[in-house]
Amino acid sequence: MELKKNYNPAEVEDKWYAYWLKNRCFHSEPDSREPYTIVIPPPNVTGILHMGHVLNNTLNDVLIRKARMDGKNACWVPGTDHASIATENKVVARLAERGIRKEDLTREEFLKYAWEWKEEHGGIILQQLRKLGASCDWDRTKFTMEPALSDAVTATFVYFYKKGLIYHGYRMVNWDPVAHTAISDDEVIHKDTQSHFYHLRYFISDGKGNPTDDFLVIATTRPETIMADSAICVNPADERYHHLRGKKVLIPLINREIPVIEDDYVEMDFGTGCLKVTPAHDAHDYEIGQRHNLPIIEILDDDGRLTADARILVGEDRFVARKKICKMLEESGNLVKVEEYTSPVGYSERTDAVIEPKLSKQWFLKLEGLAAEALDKVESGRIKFIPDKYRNVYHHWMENAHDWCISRQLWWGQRIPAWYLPDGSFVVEETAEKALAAARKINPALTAADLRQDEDVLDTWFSSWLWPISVFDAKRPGHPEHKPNRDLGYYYPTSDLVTAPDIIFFWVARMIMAGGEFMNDIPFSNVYFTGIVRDKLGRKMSKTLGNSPDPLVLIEKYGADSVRLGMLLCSSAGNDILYDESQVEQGRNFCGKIWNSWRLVSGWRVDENGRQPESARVAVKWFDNLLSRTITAVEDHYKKFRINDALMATYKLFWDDYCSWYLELVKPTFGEAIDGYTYDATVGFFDKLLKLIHPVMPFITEEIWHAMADRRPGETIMFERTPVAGPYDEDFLAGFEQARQIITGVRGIRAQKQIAPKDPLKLCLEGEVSQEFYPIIAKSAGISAFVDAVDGAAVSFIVGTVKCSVPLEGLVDTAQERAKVEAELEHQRKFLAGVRAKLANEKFVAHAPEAVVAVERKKEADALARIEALEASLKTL
RNA sequence: GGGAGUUUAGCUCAGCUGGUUCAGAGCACCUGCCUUACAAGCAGGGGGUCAUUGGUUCGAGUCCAAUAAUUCCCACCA
Repeated sequence: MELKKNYNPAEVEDKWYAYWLKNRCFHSEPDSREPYTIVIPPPNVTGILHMGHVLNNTLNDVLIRKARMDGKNACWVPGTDHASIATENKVVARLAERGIRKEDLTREEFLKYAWEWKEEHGGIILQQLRKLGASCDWDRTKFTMEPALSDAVTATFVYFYKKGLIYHGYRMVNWDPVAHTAISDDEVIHKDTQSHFYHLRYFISDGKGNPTDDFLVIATTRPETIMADSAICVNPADERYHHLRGKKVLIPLINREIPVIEDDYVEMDFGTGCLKVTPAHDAHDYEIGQRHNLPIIEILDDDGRLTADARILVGEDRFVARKKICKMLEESGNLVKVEEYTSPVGYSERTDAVIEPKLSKQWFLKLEGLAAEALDKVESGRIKFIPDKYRNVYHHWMENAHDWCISRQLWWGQRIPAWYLPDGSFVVEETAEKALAAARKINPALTAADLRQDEDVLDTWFSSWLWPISVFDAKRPGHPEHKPNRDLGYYYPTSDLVTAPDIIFFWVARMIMAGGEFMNDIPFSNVYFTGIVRDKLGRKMSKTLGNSPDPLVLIEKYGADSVRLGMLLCSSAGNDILYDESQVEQGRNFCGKIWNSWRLVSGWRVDENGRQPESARVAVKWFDNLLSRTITAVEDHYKKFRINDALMATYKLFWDDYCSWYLELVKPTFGEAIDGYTYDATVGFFDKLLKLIHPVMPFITEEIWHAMADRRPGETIMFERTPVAGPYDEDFLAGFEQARQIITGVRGIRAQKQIAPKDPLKLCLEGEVSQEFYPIIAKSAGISAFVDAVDGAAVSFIVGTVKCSVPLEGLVDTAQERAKVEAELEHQRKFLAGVRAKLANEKFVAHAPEAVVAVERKKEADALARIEALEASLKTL
């Protein structure tokens, strides 16, 4: 089939994707083959494709296509994540555009809007993945909030609650007094803010609530919270305050008595060494309060105004109160001094209001046991991290894992399955019916109307951590006694996970925990961490900077194959990727190269009975060997997840070796036909090369593979087998390499217009190149004279068909040659001494693995042989 | 402040147990070519004290220590 002059990816890509879908090429069912499974890191349901997705999904697709061609039953499960915070924010923003406020809606009304939005925009990203060529099994598409998966989440909550691992407790949240909502840590921006450091005098109590003359001084930036103080804390090692042990002090202005306590948290040389403890309004103070059983006194309301519990300045805004209380403290003589002070203060990303730490009731999952087990899975090597350095990060975090706060003050998500009884107690059950039944055991008079379900929803990660299980069998999580269905039994554990390192704790660690708890097995064997995609200047891709290209525009412009190649070219595992459009251009250029090389080969006239030229025979032999060697290397690279090394090896094999050398060597002279044997070999090589390239560039390889021969309907290169490496001859390949250098050398001499007739001969002599390669040197360099034999002082060579002989002298510069040999000899002797020293080391021989010692012995023998040869050649010079 | 990395050619990175894969790759650059597959190409070429300083060793990009620069994670200090 004749190819068009130019490759047009747009025409080809849609055609083949539709073809693959039509023939259900991506679909997988359990069978007798070995499974290779990947679950997609589910993108946000309302997300749109960005460069990070392109990188991640290209890598996933390369792995899955490679596995498919290796004959495995490859299954890539796609899906989306409900992403509660992000999606809810988007829905809220969209409603705001229409003039609707979330506060004015009921939960049901809001969720109706949210689902509408999801139906409209959810799945856009999955459509975009198709453009990229992702070979996902679309029949298996899942959504983390679809009924079955939501039930799994609820069941999991109930399971852990009944196991005693989930508890209801307090936690400091970041309260935004303007937006009237708690916001996540990520939404808090710390800014260095100019403020004051107030030194306040607290008098020691005489024990009856009256001040003595003695006092201590504390330093604070928030004097308006002194009314919420529960204690004064000093470091136990601080001798300055030992005399205050067991004493009480009086809060200025309100004269409430509070104890002096000791805790290591306090740093002696910061401030005065005395810390006022305000458990209700500072996260650290809360922890100290917990340790020392201090009362929690809240004096700020949801607007950030002082409450009646403050006893003074009631109703004042916290910042107004700060100014006023300073004046009052000054008047009462409690204000010692005020210093200028700059400290980081948290601001809300949304409203820019200063964040108020606020206590609120939340649900927690105890991680201690789960984390220890999950840590062991990685430490023991059952799960491998690529690159390995992330094991350290993982280790450090898992050792210090805090309990996981799993409740979120949102509506979009799985609602917490806890029902409160009128008396304030609660029951945890999978459904309202079961909850009522459980509640009636406590109080038989209760009706459904008496129960009130918890308003909060669960953290998105509380559903994501079940993903590798629930996509196959949603009944299993929460019910470890449930017998796995056929899919789960066959596909779990999955093979590899490709994801970004920033969610190693949020997601990767937790999937390992869930896997251990519900499957008693690892969720995947290997985790490949990609880097973060940055722009050319090393900046993170972001919407606000506008430095993130739209992948779809890139695909439109260059084709998906080019975008995929461009992305992979610069991505070694774990390193950040500095994206530049020139890499995609390189991908496009490679497409052009593949295309044109097939145009060349397919255009040849074949003479089945033609005689194969010697140069072609050698070229075929060479490329056959080289192909085997490269396939071996590529397989090794894939095994080690060195995807871009595998890619680069293939890229160079095709461009540098196949196109620039092989095709030039076998190319028939203009107007002549190619012999059948060489032609078949050439097409055979092309076929294998296409299969090697296919996992990276699926579309162009499919197109050309179909152009190469008449294929049966539904046939695809996707299901062809990865070419297998045969044995190869290193010496032969090395010989060819020498010949190649000679040719390059000759070309170099010509390029510099220093045409010296004897140079090629000299190069042949020096390179000790085998006669086998003379034909290719002749073809490539256009030299028709070759060394035939070296005999003492003369060299005989062949020019055309005539043999002649010239004296060696003049061809070789003896003195220079001698110096070279001597230098080499010295190097070899030194090397030999080193190797022998190593071998003489008893410890080395005793402890090193046998293979390593063998390598050293071989080095010794080789060096000896070389020295001998060099000494011999020195004599002849 | 605590922890973990990184530093090799103009750029992005390889370099596995210290030596015979020992200074590499791709891109960029320079020179010459519109040669009948491809100028998105072909042919040739230049370029690095392997961050600095010490140490271990017969031998150090490779191992150790310190310094400097830089990135990420955690905490952000009353």
